[in-house]
Amino acid sequence: VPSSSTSHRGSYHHGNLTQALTEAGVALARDGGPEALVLREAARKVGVSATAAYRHFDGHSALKEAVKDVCQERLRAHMAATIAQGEPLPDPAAESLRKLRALACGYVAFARAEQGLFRTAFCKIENLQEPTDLELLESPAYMLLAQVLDETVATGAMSPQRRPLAEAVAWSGAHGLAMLIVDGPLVCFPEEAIQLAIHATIDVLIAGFQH
Amino acid sequence: VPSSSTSHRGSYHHGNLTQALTEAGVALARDGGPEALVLREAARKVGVSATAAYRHFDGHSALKEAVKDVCQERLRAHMAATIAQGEPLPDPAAESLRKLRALACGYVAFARAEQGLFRTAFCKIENLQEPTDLELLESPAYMLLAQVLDETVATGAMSPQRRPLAEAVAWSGAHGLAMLIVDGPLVCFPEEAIQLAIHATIDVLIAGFQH
DNA sequence: TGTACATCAGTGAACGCGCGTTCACTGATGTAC
DNA sequence: TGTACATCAGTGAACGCGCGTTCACTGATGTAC
Repeated sequence: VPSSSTSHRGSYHHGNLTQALTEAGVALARDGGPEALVLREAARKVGVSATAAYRHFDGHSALKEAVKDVCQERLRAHMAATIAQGEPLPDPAAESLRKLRALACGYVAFARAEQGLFRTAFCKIENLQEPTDLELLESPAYMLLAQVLDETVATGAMSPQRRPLAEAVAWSGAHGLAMLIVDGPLVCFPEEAIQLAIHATIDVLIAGFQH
Repeated sequence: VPSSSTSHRGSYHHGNLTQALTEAGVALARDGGPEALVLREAARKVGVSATAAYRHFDGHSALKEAVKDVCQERLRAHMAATIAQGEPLPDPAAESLRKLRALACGYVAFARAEQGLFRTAFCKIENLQEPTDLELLESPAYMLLAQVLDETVATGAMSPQRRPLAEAVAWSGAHGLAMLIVDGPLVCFPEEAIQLAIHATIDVLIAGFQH
């Protein structure tokens, strides 16, 4: 019966059940994806009755939403880390392309390393009203991408005429690649072919952005 | 209690229950995706006991597999139709690019029009051994794509150095686009932005293939 | 051509499972006086 | 500083649901002689 909470250990009141349940849910999603995110199981993991979860979440959907948020943030963090861990290049144009490349690699690498979390980050949540507007595009991951794309234009590494909707273009390439490798027909590719496919895709995208 | 079978109507023996159940399963997948593909419900639709399905399928997974195959074929057919319905161009290079473009458009259009079937075409099937080898790449859809890509190289519309793994590159772009639009963060985009995103993605891919 | 019988293709009841959720409840906490 | 009491945060039993699957069965079909 693990608990990462620092207070109220073993007492009747848990202390921070909201976070504990979310973390347990993330653990479930990690191996097993969104289908494995089961409210009762999360409660079991925390060592609490299933009913207790209803004090903190408005049912299963709400828990799923919280877990999904964590997964999205993890993805964003992994992309940012991939950018940060590379060696910056002196030439600004080359540097902006290095970042873009790192972004895509980080995206795909996260999907491969944490396929459960990745799939959860994009899972459907029932009974959720669509945000109708483009507010979703203010998500951190999207803004990170937009910022790097702006940089490629500013440094001349990307043709300005390609800039509109370039977020969707780049995202599509990385997302499709990740899905096909993780979940789709490319799963049976040998590792080296997968590596080649990843870099071929990124190369074509960048070449396309430049013309 | 509909049945598209032409023989044995109303009799104790159905005549072609295998196909009838598959069709019912496709109908379920069509609205509702793979999660909605329920063996008992398919049997109900056909007007037969759930047990009867076990005479024709080795359990739920086998039915799912059959339905998935149909979905993949529908997708391929839609892509082929999209190629065929366009006006052929006199210039061979332009014509090969037109086909490639049509292929991508058809892919995304199918995903949007038949999101349930599309998702089912790529769904996971449990208890299924991986085909280990690249046999899956002999699927009709893949061969159609490969053939068009060969044509773009032969006509000079695509740089030969881009040819290796170009299937994966093109497929990734189209697949990611489809997923993001149908299931992902782009669902809330207005229609016109979606159209722009589709064409921007295809344009970038083709521009990338040429350099 | 007729009949016995193996085989095929269905039936319907039942099982166990695990889920999300609700209910009436009780133990712990903290605040007013 | 002590105590009454409202409120908060848990419990555990139960519900209904629909699923995939199994069982013993029966009605229909077709083939051998």
